[in-house]
Formats: sequence, C-alpha cells, structure tokens
Amino acid sequence: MHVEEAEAIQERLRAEVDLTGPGPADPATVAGLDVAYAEDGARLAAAVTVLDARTLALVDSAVVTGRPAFPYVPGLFAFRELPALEAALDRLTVRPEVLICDGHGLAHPRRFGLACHLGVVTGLPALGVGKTPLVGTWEPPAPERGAWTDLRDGTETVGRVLRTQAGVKPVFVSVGHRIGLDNASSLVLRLAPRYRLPETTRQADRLCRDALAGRRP
DNA sequence: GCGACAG
DNA sequence: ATCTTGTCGC
Repeated sequence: MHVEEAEAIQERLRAEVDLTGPGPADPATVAGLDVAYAEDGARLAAAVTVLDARTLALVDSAVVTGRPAFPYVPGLFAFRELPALEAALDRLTVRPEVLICDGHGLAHPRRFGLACHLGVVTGLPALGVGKTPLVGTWEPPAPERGAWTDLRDGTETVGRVLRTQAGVKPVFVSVGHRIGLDNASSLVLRLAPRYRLPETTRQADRLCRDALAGRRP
C-alpha cells in the first residue's frame, strides 16, 4: 500500500459517508476504540469497549494485538489502525449503536478521517473525538463545561471544539458517519461527566495499554 | 519555498 | 503514539 493508493481509497470511500439525518440521539450502547503502541512502534494493541450509554457500565470488550498496517502519515492515519480495530470489533458479542473514535471524522483534509472510514466499513454510526486539531480554525470556547465553538475549514464547519470539563483544554468533535454534529456533541458531553475524554475512550485506552504490557485481565 | 501535520 | 521531571491537588 502506498500513499497514492491510500488517498485514492479515501477519495472513493468518502462517497459512501452518510451525512443525512441527525442519527441516534439516545443510543443504548456506545463503543470506544483506541490503540496503544510499543515503545519501538513495531507492535500495537487495539481495543474496543462497549458501555451502557446511560450508566457507563462496561457491557462488552475486545482486544487484539498486531502490527501497524501503515506508517504514520497525517491524513492517512486510519490505514495504520483500521485493520486491528476491525479485528477487535469482530470479536464483540454485542453490536454497539455508535462508535466513538480516537481521532477525527470530517475534520480531515479530504473529509474522510478515521471516524468516517470506520463508519463506512462497519455501517455503524460513528464520530470522532480528537485531542489535537488536524485541520481548521476556531475560537476558544468559554471556560465552562459544555461550551463550544465551530471548527471551520474555509467556509465549511467540519466539527466542534467542545469543552468537556470546566477550565480544561477542549476536544475536537467531528462527525464520522450516520450521525449529526449536534447529537455527536451531546453524546460526547454525556460520556465525559468527569474527565476531559469520554469514558468510552478512557476504558479502551486502559484496555489496550494493559494488553500491550502483557497483562491478563 | 516554508511550516503544519489525528495517533 | 511514547518518553520525559517535577509539581500541584485531592
């Protein structure tokens, strides 16, 4: 796989992204996906955790270890983690209603970030939560929890800069597939009652780190 | 041409 | 992503 092919795949698959309708406003189950890398970068662990959206209780999870499928290239990040994340998703026994991805969706140079890609290949509603920006400009949201501003790239709104905790650096929420920005944002806020990142992401992060360290749950 | 650049 | 030293706070 080369950069040119990867970009061509993105250009082709982005036509499959469904941006119609508000999508799920009150899903019963939500999945968090994350990947951890070994120090030398030769090995990785991908984890998916499924939580009850109301109680945030863990209802299912899966982890797989493997190798990065592509070098890290900004804009082609999905090609690095997608195979392992799909393998982890295949191991779930329950099908989550929304995927919460660690990275961006539409807030991407070609409007096809990891969240869009995962949404298209799984057919599931998906959204992205990035910790740092990839594209776009924004004004800092007010300091209180729940405050937000538009993330814009040129004339388009590609996401939202959302303050999930008062006085803490905001996160970058963008739509991936089959969910609108309003529902995506309110869902992320609900999933982050105490920390900056949604519980889905936090639990997946812990799970893949533990798996990499060779720990047995 | 020079930076910037999800994880 | 991961490493990295100390620091502030519950």
